[in-house]
Amino acid sequence: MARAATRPATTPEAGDAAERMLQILSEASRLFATNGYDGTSMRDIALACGISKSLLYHHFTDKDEIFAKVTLGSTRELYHYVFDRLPEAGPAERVRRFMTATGEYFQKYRWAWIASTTAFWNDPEQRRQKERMMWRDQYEGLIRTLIQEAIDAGEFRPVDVPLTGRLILSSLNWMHRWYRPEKGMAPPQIADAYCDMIFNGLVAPR
Amino acid sequence: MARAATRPATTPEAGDAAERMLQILSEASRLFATNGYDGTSMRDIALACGISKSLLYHHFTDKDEIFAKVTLGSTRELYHYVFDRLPEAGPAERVRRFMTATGEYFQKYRWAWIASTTAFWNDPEQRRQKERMMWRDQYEGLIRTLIQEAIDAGEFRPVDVPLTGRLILSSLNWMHRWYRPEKGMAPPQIADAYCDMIFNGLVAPR
DNA sequence: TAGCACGCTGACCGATCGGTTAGCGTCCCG
DNA sequence: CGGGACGCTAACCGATCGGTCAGCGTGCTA
Repeated sequence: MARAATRPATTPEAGDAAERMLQILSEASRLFATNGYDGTSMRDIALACGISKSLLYHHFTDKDEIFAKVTLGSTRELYHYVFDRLPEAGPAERVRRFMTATGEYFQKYRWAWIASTTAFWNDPEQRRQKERMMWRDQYEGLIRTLIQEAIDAGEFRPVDVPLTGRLILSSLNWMHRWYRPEKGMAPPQIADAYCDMIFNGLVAPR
Repeated sequence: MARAATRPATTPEAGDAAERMLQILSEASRLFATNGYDGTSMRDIALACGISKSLLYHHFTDKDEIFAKVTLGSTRELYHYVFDRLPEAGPAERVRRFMTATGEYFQKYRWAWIASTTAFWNDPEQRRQKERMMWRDQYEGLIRTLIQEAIDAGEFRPVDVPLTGRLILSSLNWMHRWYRPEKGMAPPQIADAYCDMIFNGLVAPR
């Protein structure tokens, strides 16, 4: 009956409970990213944490809440991570930083990032996903704003803004399907290389 | 006991059985694409086809075989579809056709395409996925070859070939996450617009 | 017309799923 | 030192999963 949310913040054990929740979210995000939502059972999460299945229900109401916490958290934080790092510079340079910062976030919080980007977009339980979609739209709106500003400043050609934003996000969002951390370039460098190609094009100058 | 694979091709009923299999594969690919592998039960597939669950096992050994047939089929056919449509033209023009032809295939066989691209890449049952991965590699090898030829011909700048291939494939592979057939541009036109941006770049000429 | 092949079904199986419940042990505090 | 709060668990629940099996009905064939 005693829910974790009602625990008094003054007790010294509050820190333990908070760490437990972080551990659960960490292991869960890794499992969700590796095996998918349906492919990850509550037993799997409990086993990975070294605790009983019942304890999961003392910290979260159900499986859906764990998943929502993972995906909403990473989506919201991605937006803030990127937004906070945009430099005071020309629009095109800000677009580049948008991409490299996203690569950094991917590098740091890879499992949660994969779990949220592979989450089914037409989820039946959309009420829980609404807030996540809001931050996703914020994130996409940000890159569109940056592109529009680059066009207005004369740094970009007058391209199709939504489609250009999708091209940039596609390159970043698809990365988890082929990127392996043990070899090759690091995600921020990959994002930077993508940026070079998209900015300057493939066609050789005449 | 009588397996579909052993049915004599001479009987008139063979046509019915083959159509049944196609119907099953069609409905299954739609369900897999919509709800994922684990989110689609054999009961769901049977219900969508208007048949009993048992009948599925007369045409396929198990659920995995249905999924393998869907994903392997679409991956193999994507390669051939694109390869067969490459024009006798300059390398850059062939890259463009690679992209638009992929858009055409996506438009035609959307469900099977989504089912196979959202299939988990680190599937535990990799023996079944091996042949699919082979065609996937063929497909990716094809775009790399075209890019390399464009560089050798002086049409492209000396870019990083694998990374350029990944940029192009990312733009196409991510399309199913935001594309809605009832509105906006058609997939081949989207692919063509992507091609323009990637070829010429975003940066305005000085 | 007798028989058989085959498309097809309903009932059933053990396993595993998400989630519940009763209660144990321990540590803090009055 | 007594009591209650809390972290935590084992056992259990109904539902649903993938897969099996015995057998029905029909239509072709000998």
